[in-house]
Amino acid sequence: MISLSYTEENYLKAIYHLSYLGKECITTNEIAEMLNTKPASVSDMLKKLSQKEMINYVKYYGVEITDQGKSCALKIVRKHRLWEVFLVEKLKFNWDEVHDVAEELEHIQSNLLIERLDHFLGFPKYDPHGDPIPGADGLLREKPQIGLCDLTINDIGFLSNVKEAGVAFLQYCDKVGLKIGVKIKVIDKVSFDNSLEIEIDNIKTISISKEVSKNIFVTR
Amino acid sequence: MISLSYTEENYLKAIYHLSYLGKECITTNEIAEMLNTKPASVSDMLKKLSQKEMINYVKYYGVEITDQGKSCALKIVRKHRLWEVFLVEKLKFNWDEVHDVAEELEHIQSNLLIERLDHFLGFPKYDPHGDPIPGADGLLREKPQIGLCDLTINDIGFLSNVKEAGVAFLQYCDKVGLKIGVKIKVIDKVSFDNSLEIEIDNIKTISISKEVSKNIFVTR
DNA sequence: TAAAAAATTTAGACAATCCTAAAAATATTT
DNA sequence: AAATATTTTTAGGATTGTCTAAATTTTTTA
Ligand SMILES: [Mn+2]
Ligand SMILES: [Mn+2]
Ligand SMILES: [Mn+2]
Ligand SMILES: [Mn+2]
Repeated sequence: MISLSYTEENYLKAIYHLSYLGKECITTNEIAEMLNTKPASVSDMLKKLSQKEMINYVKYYGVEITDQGKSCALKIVRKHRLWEVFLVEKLKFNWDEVHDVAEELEHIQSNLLIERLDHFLGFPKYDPHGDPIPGADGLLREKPQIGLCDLTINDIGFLSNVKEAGVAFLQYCDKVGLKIGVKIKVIDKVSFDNSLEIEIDNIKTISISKEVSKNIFVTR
Repeated sequence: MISLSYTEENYLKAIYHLSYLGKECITTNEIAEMLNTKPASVSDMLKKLSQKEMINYVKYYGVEITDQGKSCALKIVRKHRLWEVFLVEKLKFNWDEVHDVAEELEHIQSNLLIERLDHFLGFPKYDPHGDPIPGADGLLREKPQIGLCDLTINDIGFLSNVKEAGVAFLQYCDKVGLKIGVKIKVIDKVSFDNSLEIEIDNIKTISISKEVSKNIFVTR
């Protein structure tokens, strides 16, 4: 088993997440931006991850994650999301408070720990933001979902996932009542700015911007 | 608040533990041995910890922990021991499996995390090895206890603390029935090798070496 | 108390990770 | 297609923490 340093794990996870949406090729600048670091540092790291066969790296062109790399990244994502569940379910953290702590906890090295944690939490399938938790087998099972911004008038869905982990966004969601599981009905769509008028749980109607709606996913 | 790196925290904690038994002055070699590193590396680190006023360091003489250093060390010890309780109580780790994982978990930076964990665990006072957990106020409350090796024939005590965290020792204790809380009666003391014959929970009688008895403490 | 031994520090290197500035390659304009 | 802009890499240096080997200081021994 090839071992990765704390920093290598963070880079690999970033590359995995950038790869996730089916992009064939990830660029140096994208990685630098995601990790708040400089492109020069990224170039250094890409050589190392390439040598460890976590990525295929072609100078000046870009980066592609390997199967081995994806498998390592998924283990880290598994740990991250299980810890997030722990923090919310057991320690009563709010969903906007968990990300930074999980960013550290995901690097703790112990298979026993993570499997016992999984058991203790009752083998959860999704994290507090609705993201799927990779299994111990290394597989990610996604549920079919659709962007709130892609619904049309009178469509109904149940909030299943938020795609933005920022504190500001999550606190905004809390404030207006957008939580995992709520029922959302599209009342109106303003073509001028693509904002939506939505009804939440048959109770209240609010207006949300396209910025917001494109980060929210629902199941139908 | 002065911040310490992961490595600085480990050094400071080692110095704290070496200081604990009232030693006025800790030596470079002792620290190196405890941390499995070389004296030269220790000398380097002592300069840094001294500059951060965690220790008083006199070249060629030795090291003394400052009040500030002790306070920082106690915060790390608090985290270490709370995580050990979590691993044993919630994740069903055996007491010989927790140390290395807690050694990593103790460095996670989040006050909210550790205070919520404390609450979640029901504000435990002792870790799985019977060591006292420093309070959020930074104070360590010890209970009076006595070394099993200092009991005399017919004395009775309740096992309250094991002073050795090694896997081999803890598994040995498990095997012979030495657990926190058991009642121990000294049946005989062999003056030749200072081994003890003890009765556990009025049920079984075993013989233990001085090596073992000096690592076991009881309350009377 | 002088020599030998042990403990400790310093000197010099190395690995990991980061940075800035300069160079090189690629992409976009005109 | 040449000039310009952007992206990416390399060069060189800083920081943290490690090590070995050599120098220095302290302690022990004879
Ligand atoms: Mn991380
Ligand atoms: Mn999440
Ligand atoms: Mn540690
Ligand atoms: Mn312990």
